[in-house]
Amino acid sequence: MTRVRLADVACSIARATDLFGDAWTALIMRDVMAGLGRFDDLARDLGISRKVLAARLSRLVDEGVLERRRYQDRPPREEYVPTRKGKELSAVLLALIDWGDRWYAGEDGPPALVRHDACGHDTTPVMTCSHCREPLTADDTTVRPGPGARVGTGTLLLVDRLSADGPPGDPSGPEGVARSARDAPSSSA
Amino acid sequence: MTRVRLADVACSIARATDLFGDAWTALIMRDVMAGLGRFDDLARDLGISRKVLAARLSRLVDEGVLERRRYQDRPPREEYVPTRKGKELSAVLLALIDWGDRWYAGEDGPPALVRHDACGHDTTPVMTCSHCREPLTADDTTVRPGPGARVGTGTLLLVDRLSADGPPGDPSGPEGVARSARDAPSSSA
DNA sequence: CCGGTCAAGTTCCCTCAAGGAACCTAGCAT
DNA sequence: ATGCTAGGTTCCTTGAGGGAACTTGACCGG
Repeated sequence: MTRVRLADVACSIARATDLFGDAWTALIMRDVMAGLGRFDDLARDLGISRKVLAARLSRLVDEGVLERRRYQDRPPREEYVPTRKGKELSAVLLALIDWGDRWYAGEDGPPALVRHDACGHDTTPVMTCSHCREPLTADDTTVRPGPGARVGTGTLLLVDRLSADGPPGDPSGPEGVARSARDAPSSSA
Repeated sequence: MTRVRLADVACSIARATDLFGDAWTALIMRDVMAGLGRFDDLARDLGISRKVLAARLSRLVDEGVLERRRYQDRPPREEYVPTRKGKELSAVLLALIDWGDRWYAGEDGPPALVRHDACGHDTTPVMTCSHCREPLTADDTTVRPGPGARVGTGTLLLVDRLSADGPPGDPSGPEGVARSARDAPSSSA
C-alpha cells in the first residue's frame, strides 16, 4: 500500500500499521469481531467500495488475521471470522474505542460502550503493566529496541535522543543500536 | 483522506481511525512520543515525503494531538510534542507494538521492548477491565452502541446480528439502535 | 426451461492524494 | 555574499480509492 514497504522495517509498530494503519482495516476488524462477517453486509455497513473491501479482506486472510470460512454449502456462501491472531487485535481496537470515546464523545455520551462479559459490567479498557499490574501511561513507559531490532532502515534511530533526554537508565541496546539519525546522513548528503 | 468522511460517523473507532488509520500517523506518533519532534529528524527517520509529513503534522496539531512548540528562539526552531490527548494514544501504540511483537518477532526476538519506568521492568502491556481488573480478550468483550450512538450512517448496524448470535443478554440499545443492515436496503434496491 | 435474485466478487474508468525531488525563506556563521 | 540548516512549499507523475456496472454459481418461482 505504501511505496516504501513499511513491513520491511523491523519495527513492531511498522509491521502492525502496515496492516492496520489504513482507514478501513480497523473498521473491518471491528465489524468482523462483532460477528459481521459477510461480504455484502460489510460493504453495506461500512460504505466501502467493494473493490477495496475485497482487497482488504484477502490481505487480512493472507496475513492470517481473518479466516474465510464456508458457513453454508448450498448455495455456497463464505464469511470472514477472526483467527486467534486477529482476535488479539482487539486490544488495539479497544484502545482506539476508548480514546475515541474519551475525546470525541458528544453531549449524549460515548457512541460505543464496551462490556466485559466475564464480569458483566461496562468497562473502560485500561492498559496495564504485566509486571506490576499498574496502568501504563505515556510518561512512565519507554520503548527501547529489543533483541530483534535492526538499524539503518529508518526506524528506532530515535533511541539516541531518548537516552540523551532522560536518565541513562540502560542506553545500551543490543549491539550498538542506539545510533542517532543525524550520525548517519542518508549516504548522499 | 477518505472520500466518505469517516469522522462524520458517530463511531469511536471511526473517529479514531480517521485520524490514526493512516500508515504514517502511528509511526509519527511513535517517534514524537519517544522525543523525536523535529521536522527533519522525522522526515529522515521515517523516510516519509516531506510534503506528507507536513500535512500529517499540521493535521495532528489541528486535532490537538500534537503541539508545535518553539524550542529555540535564535534561530527560531520548532518541534512537535504530544499533548495530553496525544499521550493518551500511547495505549493504542502499546497495543500495536505488543501485537506486532507477538506475531512478527523473528528468531532474534522482538524488535521493540517496552519498559515500565515506574516499576523498572520490561513489560507486556495488558488490556484490562476497569471494573474487575482482569485481562480483556476479544471473546469476553462486547461492543454495544452507547448513548451517543446514531443509526443509519453505516455503523453499529451490526448489533442486531450480535444479539441474534449470542444469548439475548440485553439486546435493547438506546432507542431502537439495533437495526439490521439487511432491514434497511440502501434506498435504491 | 427461463428469467430473477442473492452472495460474493471483478472489471472499468476517473479522480485525487501520495511519493519524489527541487525550490523557498529566515536566520545565523564565516 | 555565500553557504548552511531547519522547516517547510511547489510541481509533476503515478497509483490507489471511489463508484458503479458486470460476472458467476446456485437456488427459486412460474
